[in-house]
Amino acid sequence: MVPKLLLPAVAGQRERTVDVDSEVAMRLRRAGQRYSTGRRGIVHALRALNRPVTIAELIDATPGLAVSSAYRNLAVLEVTGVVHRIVLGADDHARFELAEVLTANHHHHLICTGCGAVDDFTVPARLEKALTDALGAVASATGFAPTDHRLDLVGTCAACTAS
Amino acid sequence: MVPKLLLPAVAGQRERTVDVDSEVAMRLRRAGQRYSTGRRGIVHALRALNRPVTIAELIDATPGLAVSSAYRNLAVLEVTGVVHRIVLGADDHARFELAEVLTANHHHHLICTGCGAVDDFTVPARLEKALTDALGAVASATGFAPTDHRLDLVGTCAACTAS
DNA sequence: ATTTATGCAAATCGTTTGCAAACCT
DNA sequence: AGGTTTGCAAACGATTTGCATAAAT
Repeated sequence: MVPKLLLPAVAGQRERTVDVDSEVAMRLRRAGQRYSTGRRGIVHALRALNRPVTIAELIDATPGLAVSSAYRNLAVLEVTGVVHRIVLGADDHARFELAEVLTANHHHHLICTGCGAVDDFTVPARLEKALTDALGAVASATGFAPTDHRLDLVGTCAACTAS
Repeated sequence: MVPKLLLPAVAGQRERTVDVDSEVAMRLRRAGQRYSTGRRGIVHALRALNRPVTIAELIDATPGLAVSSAYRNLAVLEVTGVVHRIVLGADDHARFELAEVLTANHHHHLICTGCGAVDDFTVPARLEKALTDALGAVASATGFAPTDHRLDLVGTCAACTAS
């Protein structure tokens, strides 16, 4: 089997942007939900920001988005598999990004303990596979059924190291 | 520049329980803090529970621990490197456990999306090393200075799979 | 004796919810 | 029309803080 092509986190997303909307629409429709203007705004904002953002960041990157709608819609988008919620860093605050099924971009996170910023990175396919295998072994040994794994790097980003 | 070394994988965990108290006392003293009865209670509870617990769990596992003291002391214990805060799962809620420097036990987490339970596991030393190396490479390429990594498995635990 | 930690109750702040209006199909 | 989504403001809850007392050195 040919390993999925490895792309830098930023580039992996570009070629599918065209059909993201219809993919989202489909997923929502399947769940009896509508792809309303507000939801479209959220999805577009997430795509533009292209990194895990907090709800606060999302709200002021999305003109006219009410707080309650942000929460409600992110919840809907989460259960329909459109966005992915990640909870990172000591600064707590959940962050959201488009789900990997939409970006075709399996990645991990760099978490800066200095400023709380979160960025994406990828690891070599070989290691990714070794990880998956090892985790599968752990899982089957314990009766745990994995749906996903998370690999994050915690430390200080270049900017915070400088200061 | 060579990236800072990450923690090596270590298997044994039980042998250091005896001097945990003095180790904690030392770390607190170094920070100008006291190892009070309340803090001792928290550390002992964490050691007894031996898994990442929420503040609520900790409070009712520790008789006479006031809510505010729990928060304040966990904050102190966190910055002094005695406990480690982890934020996992969609159920949010931070969890705390004794820091790895005290348990000599580098491990990862199994997170059940069904019941929110969190458990520990370890991966083979070889994989742990491969991970560390790969992450070091990623880090030095981006100017990120890693202090730690996190590898978690997300899925459904045996109990939740059954139901 | 002086400094630090504790408990309680009040204040905070992110998140959730009730409800009426706007929206979509 | 019939059901869904939205915005506002009120409600909620976990976390934090002020302050007077208790404990530690």
